[in-house]
Amino acid sequence: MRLPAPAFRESVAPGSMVDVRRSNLALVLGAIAGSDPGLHPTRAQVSAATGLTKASVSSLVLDLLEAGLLRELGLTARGERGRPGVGLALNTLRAVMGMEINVDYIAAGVLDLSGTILFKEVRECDNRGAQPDSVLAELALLAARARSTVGEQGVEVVGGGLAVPGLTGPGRARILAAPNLGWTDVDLDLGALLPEAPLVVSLFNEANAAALAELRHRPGDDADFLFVSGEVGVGGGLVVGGELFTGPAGNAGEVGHVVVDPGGNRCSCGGTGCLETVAGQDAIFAAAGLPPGTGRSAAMRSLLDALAGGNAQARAAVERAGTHLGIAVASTARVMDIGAVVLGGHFAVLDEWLKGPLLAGLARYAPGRVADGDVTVAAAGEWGAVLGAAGSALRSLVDAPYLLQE
Amino acid sequence: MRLPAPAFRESVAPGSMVDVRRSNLALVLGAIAGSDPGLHPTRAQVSAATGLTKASVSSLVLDLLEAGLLRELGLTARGERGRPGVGLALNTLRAVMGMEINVDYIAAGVLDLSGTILFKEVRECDNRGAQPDSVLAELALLAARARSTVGEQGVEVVGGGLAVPGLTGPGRARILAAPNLGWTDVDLDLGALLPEAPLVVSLFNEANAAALAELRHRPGDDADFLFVSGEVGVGGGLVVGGELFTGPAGNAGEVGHVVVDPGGNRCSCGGTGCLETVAGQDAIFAAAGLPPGTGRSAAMRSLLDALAGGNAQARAAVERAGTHLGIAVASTARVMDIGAVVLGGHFAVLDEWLKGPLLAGLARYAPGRVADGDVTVAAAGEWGAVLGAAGSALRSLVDAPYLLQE
DNA sequence: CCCATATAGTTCAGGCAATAAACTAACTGC
DNA sequence: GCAGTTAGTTTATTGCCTGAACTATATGGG
Repeated sequence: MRLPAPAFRESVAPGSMVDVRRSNLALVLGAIAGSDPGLHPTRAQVSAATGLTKASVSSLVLDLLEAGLLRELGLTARGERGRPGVGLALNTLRAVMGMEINVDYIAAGVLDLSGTILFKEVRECDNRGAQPDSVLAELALLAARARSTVGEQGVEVVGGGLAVPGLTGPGRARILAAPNLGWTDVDLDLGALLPEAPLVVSLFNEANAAALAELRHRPGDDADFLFVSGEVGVGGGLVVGGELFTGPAGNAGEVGHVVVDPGGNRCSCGGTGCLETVAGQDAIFAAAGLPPGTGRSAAMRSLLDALAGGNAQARAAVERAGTHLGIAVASTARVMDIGAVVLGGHFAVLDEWLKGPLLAGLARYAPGRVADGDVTVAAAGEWGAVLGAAGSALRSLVDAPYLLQE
Repeated sequence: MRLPAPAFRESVAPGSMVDVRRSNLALVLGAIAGSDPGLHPTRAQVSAATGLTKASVSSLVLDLLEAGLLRELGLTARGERGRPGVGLALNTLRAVMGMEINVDYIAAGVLDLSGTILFKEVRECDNRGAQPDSVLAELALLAARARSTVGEQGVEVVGGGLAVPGLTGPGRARILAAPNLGWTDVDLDLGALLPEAPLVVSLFNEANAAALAELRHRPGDDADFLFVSGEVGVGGGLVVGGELFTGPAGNAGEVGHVVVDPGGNRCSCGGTGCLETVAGQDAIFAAAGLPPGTGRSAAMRSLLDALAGGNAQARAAVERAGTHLGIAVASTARVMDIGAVVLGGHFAVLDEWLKGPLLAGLARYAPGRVADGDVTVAAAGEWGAVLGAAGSALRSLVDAPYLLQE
């Protein structure tokens, strides 16, 4: 059984026994959440996995059952010697919602506490330059529909997360800048998305959320990787020790603005020669001699067709993007001491043509640091941001189950 | 009174009341360590600052006194109404030692728990290609001398840290690679440096240690900055939220190997166009048309003379280094979301000529991110690594005072 | 000089959380 | 049906923090 995330919370406040209780509630819940799917651990197994005594586990499990976070299954291990234990599982009648606002769509998805997807819906719409309030209202409608749909099966949504393509913070309810939406300094009323949900809705950068989704698909606890997502811009998310690294103000991971070509073009961020100016969607299309697409799937298809058809200009454009991606990853890998890369967005779609140049770039600029097998394609696909935002709410809940007590 | 660093330790082990005790011991000790120098807080003030009751503080302080971490001063606040309190201070008869092995010297320094420097000594010697064991033995002699010197005043050294110019880990007692020493995969017997000291000696990268020293000189608790140190190579240390960011394997912050010139020269690390190939000492001297120095002070003086004398080639070399340093810092700032830079090593010495090009580079490659006033020169100077290594031991002690109990 | 007032620090009963050990519960296998 | 085995609960104990009462030590006014 996998041991769960760190238990004791950092604090400058005096510690007392309620902290011990909270820490151990998280420890128990984490042990159950992290057990292999399908294997529903018993109190005795949780006791062995966590090091807590059976008595303590019993008491903690009781609290978690009362909080509605766990449920008891039937007796397990029939056929073995001795009294069979009672299997414990996360309560699948509790759920979290992931939401996303992007350039040309809004989306919502509901995951139950075990991580099963209960609901998924996208609404295509053009949000470029749209009023934040109206987009948020639209999303609230979508969220309400999602909630009532799962509600019919008795599932309660207790919290969620929202992913947006831009810089967030401070205070986790504000978009500082979302250039592709044309939004600047927008305060969001996140509470309106899930009215009366017991937990707050938190805000994420889209690439950070997608990185979190990737984290759930990784084996092991101490994942370390750089997630790089190719979109109109180039986003990134850093996962260090199984945690999203957000930096002091919450906007770490902006790999798209690592300088890869000091003598290069001006970037939308005001800088020069950023990765985005070479490997962003518009840059690749321009270099490939293709018109920039409005709906991203259609445009991407034309690029893929060109590549498959042996179009030299298209191949050169992607190769150039790959090499420069290699430079950015090499620099980031050295600064962050990270040795694995996950490709998302169009980088995932272009994997076949991109990976060679990327590995060549890595070999040239940071030899011996990122092995071939350490460059992988995002598992979560297009739903990464939604699933990551939801998954993050899931994880906060597992790490702080006391929030749902009483 | 400043509140101290986070108290509750992260843990995957069951929490119990001893964790509460340890956390609160650290809270109390941290409050006293973090109080303004000269102001020795009383139990009542500690109680107010931490939120612990007077009863708890009394009990915790008693433990800390018995562990030899605190001492009581005379009565304070005479002249005020009411019973005067007893001032508490860190026990200045306990101390930690910072040590450094570098290319052309070894050094040791002793700090008492209040941070006062009690002893400082450098021994010049050429460690290039020397046997690690013999260098360590030499350092152990220096450490022993330091210990007996402060010992004569009744000061006991309880722990320490060692800084080395190379990559460390895993396990914090191993040098993976120290190119300028010619060392690879060296296991260090750190215990031999401070025999019978109750706390272990920890190992740091030199630039990381210097970054920690810088942290002590910063006002406020939540410092975030990138420390960049120019030596033969270019080292770096990342401080995020008042903590050294070490990355998954302990070697984050290697700003020297950020790619700043994709078409540039081969680096000693095997990469291409790393910052080090432009802004390392050898690179600057070569570009300036000066012979690479053996003793660094002498060589640096000739460069400074050339700069002051208006030598155009020397100025161009430093300007080039500054601009490219700007590129590396711009990339790092975006990835790590950091907005302040501290210059150390020869970057500090060359500040006058370097800062202009550096700021210009930052303005070009990451506009609006690092303000002019956010680029500062290291306060700790040449002793940064030693002071940082010692300071880190100090901090571990304040964060985990229970280690010295019994 | 004495006493009111104010603040510092200690003592003590109470509550809570984890532990260990004893106990009850439920199943297998002979 | 009973021994053996494992699951989970009950109970006594320990340790730590809290709040309130208490002691200690100062100032200052009459």
